[in-house]
Amino acid sequence: MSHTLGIRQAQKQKTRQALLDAALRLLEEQSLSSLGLREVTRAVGVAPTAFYRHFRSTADLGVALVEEALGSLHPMIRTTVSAVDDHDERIKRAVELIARHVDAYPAHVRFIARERHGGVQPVREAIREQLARFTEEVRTELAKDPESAGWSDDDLLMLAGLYVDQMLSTASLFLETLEAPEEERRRVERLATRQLRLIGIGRSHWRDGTT
Amino acid sequence: MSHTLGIRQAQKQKTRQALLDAALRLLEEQSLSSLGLREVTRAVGVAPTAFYRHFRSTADLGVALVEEALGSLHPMIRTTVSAVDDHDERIKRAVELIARHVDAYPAHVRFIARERHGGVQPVREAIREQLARFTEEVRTELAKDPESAGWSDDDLLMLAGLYVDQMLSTASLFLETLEAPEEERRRVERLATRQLRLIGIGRSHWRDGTT
DNA sequence: CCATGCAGTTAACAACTGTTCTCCGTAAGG
DNA sequence: CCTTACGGAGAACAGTTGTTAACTGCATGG
Repeated sequence: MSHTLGIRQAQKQKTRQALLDAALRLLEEQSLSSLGLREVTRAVGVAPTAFYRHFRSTADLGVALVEEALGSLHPMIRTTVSAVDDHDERIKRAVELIARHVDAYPAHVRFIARERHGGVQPVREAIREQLARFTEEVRTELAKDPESAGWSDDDLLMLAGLYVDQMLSTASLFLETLEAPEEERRRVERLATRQLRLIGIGRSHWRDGTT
Repeated sequence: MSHTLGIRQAQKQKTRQALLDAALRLLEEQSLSSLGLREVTRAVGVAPTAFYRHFRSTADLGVALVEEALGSLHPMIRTTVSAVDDHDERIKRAVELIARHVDAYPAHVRFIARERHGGVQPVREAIREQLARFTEEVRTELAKDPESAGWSDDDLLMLAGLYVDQMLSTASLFLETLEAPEEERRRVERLATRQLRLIGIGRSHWRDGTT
């Protein structure tokens, strides 16, 4: 349907992306609520007023960044949580996947971790929404597992929330090891693996007390 | 040893505390990295230059706020994690304790959640340090429990980290229910309780596979 | 009682911010 | 081909920021 999209709109999206990229880089050392619009345009090499052609405010830009950081991540979740059925293998792959994602998009991960509880309400909301989607998707995937027999929807959501929180916590830890020795990374990898394993054990004995 | 501390230093600590209080209030709607020194002094009703008599910068003030928010919390941790030996009772008390703390000091909790991954490095460091202390204290307390027989120090630290993360996550959820209907608070209470219970179950079966 | 030290004030600085209005060049669409 | 629409530039605005300097009043310690 979309035919090559004229040179006009192409250039527009190009500068829009440049603004997003520059903002993301600047946000590695500050929070969104202190990011100035002039600061961003200066980094791109464009007039301050050009900013308004793309975003109403820096908060608006932040919401767009949330979409960029988390929007394309949903397919990966599904395939990972329900990959193989050997427990330890699944955990190992999940941890490796997180590690690789942090390696590939450190600025995005940092942005999400920072602004999840940050000072800009619309951005917090956008992140909360995306994470709620993740949690819902994880629950759906967990429900398919035969191990979830006898689980209430509520309990599955509880477990899914635990997994999503753990995912974020692990990503944040990997972020701190980016400029640290390889040994530190290994340590975090082992820590995250064992925490996931413990949660998995709790999961498999959850219904033990019930008839 | 400290004899009533002269009227001079008393007044100084009074304005210092006023600066901290004003900053904490302003930080409910923004991040530390966007908090201006003039903004704080204006809120207190004092000249901008007076700020320098107490803090070198707003980052410095932030570190002081971390101390205020977390410094006095350590004794509470110890007594809670090792209170009664009925599992469900212990969990119930822990969740209630968190809820009450969020009720009593919402701004402090918000500040910690926000700046833990925030844009000001010295503050992140200070929070990380305090949380590491918490984790260490929880581990020490867990080690006393007979249920920890056969656990390595490393595994105990892993479990303690899980508990501390869960504590923060729960506090953050309670924060969002502050202006929400009572029903929401109940929901979070139940969620946190079941998540802690699942972790507890995982804990009690952790050593099952080992000889 | 008097000299010192220090919390807080006042004034001024250059630099920066978000936003508005006016303008320009040019791709797009008839 | 010619008009329109639009991405971007430029200049100017009032207001804000952090930081410096020189000051004032008063509690403090000898």
